[in-house]
Amino acid sequence: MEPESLRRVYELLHAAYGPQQWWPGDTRFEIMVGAVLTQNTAWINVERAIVNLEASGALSLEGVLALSAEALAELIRPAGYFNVKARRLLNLCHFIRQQGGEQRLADRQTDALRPALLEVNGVGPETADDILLYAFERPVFVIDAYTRRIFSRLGMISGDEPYEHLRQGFQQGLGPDVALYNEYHGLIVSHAKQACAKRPLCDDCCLRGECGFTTSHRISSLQNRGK
DNA sequence: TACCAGGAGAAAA
DNA sequence: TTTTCTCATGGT
Repeated sequence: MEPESLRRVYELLHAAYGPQQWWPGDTRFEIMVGAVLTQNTAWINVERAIVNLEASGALSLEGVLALSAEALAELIRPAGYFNVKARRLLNLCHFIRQQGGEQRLADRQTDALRPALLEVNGVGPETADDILLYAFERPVFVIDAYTRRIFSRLGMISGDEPYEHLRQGFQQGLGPDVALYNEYHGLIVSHAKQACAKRPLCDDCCLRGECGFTTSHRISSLQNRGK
């Protein structure tokens, strides 16, 4: 990944959408919960699930661990895949407790923490990196479906590269910078959603350019908005 | 009614 | 080793 291109795209997105101040989550624990619940799911539905957890007093490590998988599944139902996600969330909470709590995790180096998170059943690369970047403020770039689609349409990647290949590419191109990664990912999500308000990322109109999402057209549009 | 969304893991080929 | 299938609600 060319550092100049990565910076250029960032500057255009930032000019168009402004500062993101992104990840919706008030506590480190809430961010970790959100990272699991948002798997293949729109954030609006994750918020409903988090509201349910909070309303029932379960939005804490011990609160979740006090619930059965069935009870937890019922609370997180709006986020979809609730049976699967209930097990994954419990796995993550058991892991946090086994490791001695959030602070003990925070004390660990990223090189040790990332593989440990990936050992948890239900925590894959994207979920682990969401947690590392947003909950533990580590310089780890998150590669999600939006990132693949936007940068492949920009012609900067093919889109089917392995996760690690892309993560390393972005990180080497941008240099280690937590605030930049945080903001960049937020901008990518904003752009993906706002570029086509009717149906985010729909191939039909986006590929035809009807929503202004396609590459050169979109970039020039961003440039104009940024002026 | 049909389609899709900010993944991950297990099963099948 | 790679590909396919499964999990599920809610909005358009």
